Amino acid sequence: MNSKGNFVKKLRNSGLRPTKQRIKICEVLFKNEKTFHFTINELSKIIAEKIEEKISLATIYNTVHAFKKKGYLKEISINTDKSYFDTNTSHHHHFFDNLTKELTDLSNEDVEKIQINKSLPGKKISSVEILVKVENE
Amino acid sequence: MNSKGNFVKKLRNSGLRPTKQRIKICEVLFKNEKTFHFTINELSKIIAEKIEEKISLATIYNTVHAFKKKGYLKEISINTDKSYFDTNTSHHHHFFDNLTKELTDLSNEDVEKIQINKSLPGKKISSVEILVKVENE
DNA sequence: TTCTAGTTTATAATAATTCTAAAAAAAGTA
DNA sequence: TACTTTTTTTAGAATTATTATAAACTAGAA
Repeated sequence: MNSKGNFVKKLRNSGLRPTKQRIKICEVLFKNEKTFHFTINELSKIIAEKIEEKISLATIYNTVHAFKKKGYLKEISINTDKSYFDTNTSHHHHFFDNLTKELTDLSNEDVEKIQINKSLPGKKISSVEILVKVENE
Repeated sequence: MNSKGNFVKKLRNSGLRPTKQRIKICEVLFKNEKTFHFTINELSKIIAEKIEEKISLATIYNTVHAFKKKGYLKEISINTDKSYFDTNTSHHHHFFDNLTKELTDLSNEDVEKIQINKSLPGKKISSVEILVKVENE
């Protein structure tokens, strides 16, 4: 279980000043061990509900991007209308239900090794990401 | 080689009135057999250059979305900042170079069969899309 | 030719995100 | 502690991409 003190350390270690706002956002994002997906809009609603003092939208944007840069969050592009962030930063894949817009993790272990028989001249692969679109049976 | 007449037929067959604007956009998108990727912004620039009479931006949006709905175009979500469309509507995958923002097709045949050992209750897979991110060697 | 539904257009509206500049807070220093 | 510097936060403005609106136009049918 992550506590305030650990977040302060985490922030300081990555060169981010542990401000009140950043610590609060850490608590919302990283307190429970379960990872989850969110949009900026959803996050700002959660923060508005959970926290006594409001955090400005600009700060939420700044912080999410700072956390992404530091590798504490991953951005996922599923469809154009919504941009999701993921607190699970390990390499993994996703299921996406276009109807419900629901996003579910698909762990690396649940996918057989992917063999790609083509390469681009002068380029090497940095990651292989799978998006499995699902619909109702 | 696709000609104007074919586009008129194509449009009519799918219940879209073959208007001057739609035919012009067809010509830009489907005239040459090579498929390609574009953003709305790029498309509107191409149209502005190639065509004597201007087509309003709203019409370009409408038309691209109509074509997508009819299956003549596919939308690809690679990253948040740009939304790409693809004139290659067959099932295939992509390479993406985050540095140059270059998008390259990866055909289905160049990927070994993907085995996913997890399923979501009540859902079935409708598609499996791979995004291979590349960087300079 | 006339009529009608579908389409295009300019413009306004909306939404998401970034920018800006001033105020506030954190860290460093004496 | 008090002072200084640097970073961060903030509200609101600016920007950008996209969608909505309503009037003018057009393709196709009668």
